[in-house]
This record gives sequence, structure tokens and C-alpha cells, in this order.
Amino acid sequence: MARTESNVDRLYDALRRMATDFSFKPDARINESALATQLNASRTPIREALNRLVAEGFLTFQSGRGFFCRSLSPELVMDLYEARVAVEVESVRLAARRGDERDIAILMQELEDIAPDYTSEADTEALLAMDERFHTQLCALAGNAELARMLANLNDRIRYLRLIDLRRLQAIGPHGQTMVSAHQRILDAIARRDADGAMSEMRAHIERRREGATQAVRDAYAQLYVPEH
Amino acid sequence: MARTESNVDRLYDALRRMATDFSFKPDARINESALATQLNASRTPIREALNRLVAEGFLTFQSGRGFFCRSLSPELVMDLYEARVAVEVESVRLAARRGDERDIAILMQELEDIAPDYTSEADTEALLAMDERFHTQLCALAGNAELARMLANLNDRIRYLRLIDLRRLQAIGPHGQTMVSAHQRILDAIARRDADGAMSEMRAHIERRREGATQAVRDAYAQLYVPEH
DNA sequence: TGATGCAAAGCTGTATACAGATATGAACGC
DNA sequence: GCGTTCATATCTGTATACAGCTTTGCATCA
Repeated sequence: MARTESNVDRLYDALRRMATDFSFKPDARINESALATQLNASRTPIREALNRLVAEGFLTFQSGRGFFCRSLSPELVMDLYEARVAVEVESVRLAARRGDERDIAILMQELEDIAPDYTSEADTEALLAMDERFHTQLCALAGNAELARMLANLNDRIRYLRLIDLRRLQAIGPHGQTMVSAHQRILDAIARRDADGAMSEMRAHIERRREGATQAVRDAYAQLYVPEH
Repeated sequence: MARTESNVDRLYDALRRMATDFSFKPDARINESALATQLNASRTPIREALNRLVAEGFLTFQSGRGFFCRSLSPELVMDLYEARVAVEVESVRLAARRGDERDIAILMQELEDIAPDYTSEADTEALLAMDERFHTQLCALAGNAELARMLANLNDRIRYLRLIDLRRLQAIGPHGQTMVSAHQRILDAIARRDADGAMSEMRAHIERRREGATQAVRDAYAQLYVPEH
């Protein structure tokens, strides 16, 4: 039988999920005792998980006052997307230079297979997951664990923004095809070992979404401050 | 009177210092009780600090077995330096595009002022601090807190390698001037708003040190496994 | 001699208690 | 009505205790 996930991991996962989807409202103080009761644990392991989340940028901490949900300013969104550019542009450069031929082929096949799902655009969350998965796999082609780790962190922190952004896109009109072809252009450049091409495609792709995301953060504020969601 | 630093901050700083300069030996298990006695605290705040260090990549954690000092493989060094390239190359790009004219001038002046100290190369640790400071300030020109944060983390994690690398450089011959002029070329490119020039100078500058650092890690192993240092 | 199993020691995971700091709200004065 | 002060309640910071898991070292056996 598989090893049961340890309790602190369970707490960490739960808390990170709460932080990423803003079950905590921005800037709100986090009550440790309440969390402990809610998650059926004592304060000690809860605080350990919270400390990790602070280090990862999901929460902030003020000595003597406790833990707080991070705020979400347009400036932070800008910073996070620029950081994504830094990580992902270099990743595709490395991928174009040394990505495994077979892995690239697999990724291209996979992209083609799920293209219909992109364009059908039934479920925004599924679309988000596909988008994120593609970027993660692309980064994996570079074979650099640190870049992968940085991207994973950034993805977690902007997930909610991406969701709101995608919802906006879908409301405007069908955009699944646009996303698929952007992804395909990046991957094609990598396949033909065109590092510069891949880099500029990736940069353009992310920057295109940056403005959408800064707009999304304003929408997000509206959606965040409802009683419960 | 200034607010006294909280105890957990003190512990965190102490532990991070121990992790960065490898007072813990790579892959060694960390005994919480011993640390608690040594640092005059109980295990609870120690564990909170350790959890943060795990999230920051200084330590690893295995459920049920505890905390371990990270290992230092040539692959990890490679990854960290490539991540530095990602962060710093994009930073100088942004700095060239939007860095404040006045800040750039200040940095140029400062670089000129301390050039003699670089070349005298008396103290390797001082040289290291100057190098790190320059890169940090350069990154600050980009005005992106996330990139700055990522770089700060990377700097902490490679500090020891940089030290060993610099020692090797100094042993071979005088290299302070080489470093100064590399820094000056990057800054000059930024000053004339030449983003591409700044990017390729920065890339070359970091990659030049990458091989030195992977060699340094082998030397580091030799220096790490002496009884105490 | 080398492998295996077992018992003891040590360490981690977490609940709990309590001291001290911080936030809250009521009472009071302006 | 509005700000101030103080008492109260709440929450954080950390020590400590203890259960359960891991490791270690010894003894046994092939």
C-alpha cells in the first residue's frame, strides 16, 4: 500500500490551496487557532506550514501580529509576469539548445491531441490547467530543476489571475485557437532549434497576457470581496 | 529606540548563515534538539525557521526523518547559475529600458570609486561582497521586486561557491580588473539604453563563471569535509 | 565472517499550556 | 458627537511533554 501522506503535508497543501485561490482575503489576518480547529490539527504544524508559505511568497508575516494573506496590487502582478518572462524565455532558449528530440516530439503530439479541447473551451478551469501544464512541460525540456521550481512557484501565485483573465477572454469571444497556435509556434521554434525565435515567441506570448492580467487583478478584487466563494 | 529583533528572526538568520556557509555538512541530518540547545531556544521556533529554509531551497526535509543540509552536486551548481542567467539577463534588459537615469549614474560613480578595491584584491570575502552588491544593485535598476527576491535567494545559495571560485581566481593571478571591466561594460550598455548589448554582456559574464563554479564545487567538497572550519 | 533480528536509545511530530503582546470595546472627558 | 484611556478578551510566541517512528548497536545464527 502507498505511504499515507503525512499530516503536515496535508495541512500544507490545504493552506496553499486556500492561499492560491484567495480563500483568505487579501491583507486579512490569519487566525491560527481558527485554522487549527477547521483543519483538525493543533497550531504547531499549522504554523510550520504557514512559515513555508511565507518563504514562498504566498503569505506575509509580521512579528507579534501573525500571518496575513498577501495583497494583490497591479504592481505585483506586473512583477510576477515579468519574472515569468525571465524564467520561461531562458527555459525555451535552453530547450532549443539541448531539449531531447523525443521529448519535444511527444509534447508536439500531445499539443495536437488536446487542441480540440482548447478550442471547445467548455470549462475555464480545464483550459487553465492545460495552459499551465504546457508551460510546465516546456520548462521541463530545459532540464533545469531550479527554473522548474521557480516557474512552479510563479504559476501557483498567478493561478487565480490567470483564471480570471481566461474568463474575460472567453467572455469576449473564442480564443482557444489563439492560445494553441501561440504554443505551437513556440514549440515549432524549439523543434527546429531556433533559440532566438522561441525566445521572442515566448516573450510575446507572456507579455500579451500581462495587460490582461493587470486588468484581471482589478476584476479579481471585485470577485474577492464577496462574503464567501 | 529601535525595535529589538524578534527571537525567531535571530534564529532564522543564524540558521540561514549556517546553511549558506555549510556549517552543516551536505546531506547531513540536522539535529533539532542540539540546535535548540546551541542557539538557546526550544525546538518549536527552530523548526519554524527550518521550514522557511526548506521552502527557500537551503535545506531539504523528509517526513519522519527530519531536516537535512542540501547537497551540492555539479548539476545543482549548473542549474543555479543558469537560473542566475535567466534572472539577471532579464533584469538588465528591463534596466536598460526603464532604469532611472540618476540611479544608473550613481551606480557608475560607485563602481568607479571602488575599482581600486577590486584590483587590490586583499580580502576575498570583501571582493565577494562587492561583486554580489553590484549585481544586486543592477537588478534593483529593473525595479522588479520579484526578480530582486529571486536573485537574493540565488545569491545566498551560491555564495559559498562564489567564494571558493574567487579564491581560485586569485590564486591563479590578478583578476580584479577583469571583473571591474565586465561590470563596467554591462553598466555602459544600460546607460546607452542598449538592452541587447547589456543582455549579452551579462550572459557572457555569468557563463564565464559557471565553469569556474562547477570546478569550485569539487574543491568545496574537499574543504567542506574537514572536521570544523 | 557476514547477515539478520531485536531491543534500547534517540529523534521527530504534535498537542497543550502559559506568558506576554496586541487588539477590542466600553466608559469617560472634551 | 468624537477622541482618549483603560480594562478585558484574544491571539501570538515558545517551552514542554509525550507518543510513535527511526536509527543504532548488539547478540544470535548460518
